[in-house]
Amino acid sequence: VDLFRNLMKSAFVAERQPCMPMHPDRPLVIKTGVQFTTKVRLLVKFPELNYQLKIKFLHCIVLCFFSFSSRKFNILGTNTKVMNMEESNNGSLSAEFKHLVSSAVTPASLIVTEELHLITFETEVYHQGLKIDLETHSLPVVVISNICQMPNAWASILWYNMLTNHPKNVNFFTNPPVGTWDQVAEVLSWQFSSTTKRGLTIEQLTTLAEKLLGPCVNYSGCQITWAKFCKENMAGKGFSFWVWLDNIIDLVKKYILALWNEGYIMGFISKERERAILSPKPPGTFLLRFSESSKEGGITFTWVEKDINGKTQIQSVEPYTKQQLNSMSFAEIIMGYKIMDATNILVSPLVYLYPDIPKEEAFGKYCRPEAQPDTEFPDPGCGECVSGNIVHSGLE
Amino acid sequence: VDLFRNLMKSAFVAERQPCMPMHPDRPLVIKTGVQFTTKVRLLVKFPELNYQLKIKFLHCIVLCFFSFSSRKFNILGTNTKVMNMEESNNGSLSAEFKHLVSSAVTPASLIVTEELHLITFETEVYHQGLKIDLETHSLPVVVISNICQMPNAWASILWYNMLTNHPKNVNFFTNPPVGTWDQVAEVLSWQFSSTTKRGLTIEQLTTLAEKLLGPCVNYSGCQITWAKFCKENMAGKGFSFWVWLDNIIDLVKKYILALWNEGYIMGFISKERERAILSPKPPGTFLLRFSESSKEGGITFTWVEKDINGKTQIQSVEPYTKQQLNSMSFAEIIMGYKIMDATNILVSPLVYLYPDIPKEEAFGKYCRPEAQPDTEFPDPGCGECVSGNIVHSGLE
DNA sequence: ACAGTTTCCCGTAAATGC
DNA sequence: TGCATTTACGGGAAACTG
Repeated sequence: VDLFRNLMKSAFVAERQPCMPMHPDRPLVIKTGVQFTTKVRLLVKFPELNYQLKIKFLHCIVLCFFSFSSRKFNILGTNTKVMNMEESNNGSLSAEFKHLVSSAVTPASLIVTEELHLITFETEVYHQGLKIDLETHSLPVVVISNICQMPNAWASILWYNMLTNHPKNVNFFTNPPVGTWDQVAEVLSWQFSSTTKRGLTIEQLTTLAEKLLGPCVNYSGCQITWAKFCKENMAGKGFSFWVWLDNIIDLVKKYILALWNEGYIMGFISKERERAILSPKPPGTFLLRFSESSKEGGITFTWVEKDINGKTQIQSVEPYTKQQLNSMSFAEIIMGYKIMDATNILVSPLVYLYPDIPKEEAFGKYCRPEAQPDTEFPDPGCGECVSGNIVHSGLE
Repeated sequence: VDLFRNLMKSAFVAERQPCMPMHPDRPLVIKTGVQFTTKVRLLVKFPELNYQLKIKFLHCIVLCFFSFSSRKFNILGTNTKVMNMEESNNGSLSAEFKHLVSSAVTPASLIVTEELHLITFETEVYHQGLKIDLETHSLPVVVISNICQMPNAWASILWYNMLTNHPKNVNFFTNPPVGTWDQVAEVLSWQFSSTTKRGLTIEQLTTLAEKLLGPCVNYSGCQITWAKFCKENMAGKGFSFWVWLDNIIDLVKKYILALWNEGYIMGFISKERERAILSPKPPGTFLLRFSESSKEGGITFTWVEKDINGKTQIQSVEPYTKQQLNSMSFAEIIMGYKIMDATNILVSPLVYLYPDIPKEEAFGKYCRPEAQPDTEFPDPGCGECVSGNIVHSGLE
């Protein structure tokens, strides 16, 4: 009987991490007023019990509530669910909750994105006259009230799951442990590989390691504190390492996903290394790099050119922001970018994507065909390159 | 006694039009899930009654509910209010309601932006053993569920109040009356003058009249149907006159308010008249005009130039959209706009704002000072004019 | 005063209803 | 099926609150 009880207890698990459907890549972060889904399951392994359990569980009730930590939450919508059989699995049950509404009760001791909460599920099983109370819970979740808290909330989830297997250590952030660079590197690369077709290369990771830890021969084994990762501003900057990186991840996903997937974006490269690899290249060779100074995520290109004296120069353009990429794609910006050369002629300084891919080959397919102005007047030159908008003769 | 009763009845009025605080310019339109405020007042004129009424009314209760028409609404939050004295007035009472939540009950016979609803207020007055029931109501309101319904909802409010003084004709739109151009013109000009520092000129109104009514010598007295104003698409366009105009009003308020207030935007002018007034002007003379083809509101400029043969040409640029004006102000676009001339030199075709205001004088003060790139390399020409972004030497 | 946090609500997109 | 209407929720801004 005790064996059975223990078997059942270990079989009642919160299967999926609670998740907002619009943020499948960022489970365990929940926003007040936004729907989320969560699920518990009974993993029954004895075929001979199946039918019996099926019957019994048809009307079992699972209660779900928020508890722990310094706040209390109300759930709008039902917080009890009848366990239903899943066709594909033994005794699986799902409970879907909508409209979590937070009711802040006690002041928190930690900042809100470091407060961890558990969603607890309870049920009762009756078997051969025996009543068994079962309880299980989700991994710790972070509850936010505005999406602008998502980056820090997600950082908390990453740090927790990177450094502990403990299922319910809600006080983790009262004294968060350090991580090694090897652990952090894996997590950072995963942030890209899980949402795009490409993770981070060794070169990219080394650039990031240098940002976090300063110059060093071998970063393996170096320790990174939670504060360094997410809480302290970077030297001379008004934002933390993670906030900077997360805005770049957002930029990549929303504006330059195709180029990133192709591997056209070197992205993370120090200015020194950039100069070193570009200098020996022919003029017109360029690479794409993320802005280091913009909190909001920006991308720029850097190219080689020869000045009037024939000396090699490395040039770059002021980074493009999400705002600018809203009205023109980055591929189109690259293809259309022109500067005035020494003889006052407009030329494109971008010819070969590093190491030697012709610009048209790499970016041509990501440009819309040029708009054909409905004109009765000859096109007055490359007006569209200059203004972004096409000139035509009074027809609008 | 009957005199007193009638006096009281006429003194109990819904003073202000219900309004969403974020839309003070558009009262009588209410969005589900968005707070609105509304107020009733007792206009008591007898000084000798004041004190008595003060006492009596301190605990009067005003009930507020939605009714009429084909729907029913619930109010989240209290729908009863104790009448409180206002210091500055006799017996004034305010009731503030939050979070109107619509519960669609019966299917509507009209489209939602033409359904008119009344907010009804009730109270009871006891005076010298006499009980008097008082009732009053707001003007008809339109209830919307998404802000994208605001233009049509506001058009309904305008048409109703332009054409009737009836306080509660909720069936107005089952057979909406026609308006005259004179009435419509006044309302249209008021849409600008009430939210900016400038209404519409006779010339601008005449252009609008022509859009609504076609070419005509004198529009005064011409009739405009509700359908023409707001329901039918304009000839060859996928949107109604009002939707087009309301998007322009929005463009003006959010993106080019200062230029509008200065009177720099001619805005509404036919292509024929534009050609007629620009042709005799020196090359480089330009004017600013709203897009006629864009539903979302766009603005363009048209200028005079001489072609290679010395013939006068009228040119214009593809209209700028709100999207584009997000990343650069229109004044900056005008100041920075350049095209390639016949000899392959970049020049600005914009010199004098019609009739003869130098461009710099009109728009210079609305441009941010040019960003100073942190450069150690000479500026490679007017790179910033070409790309919008500034070139510098690898410093980012 | 002020910084962390929540609320408000537009505007786009998706879902729903009819 | 297509169109009208509502719901969902990110994101910027304002309001709140200790």
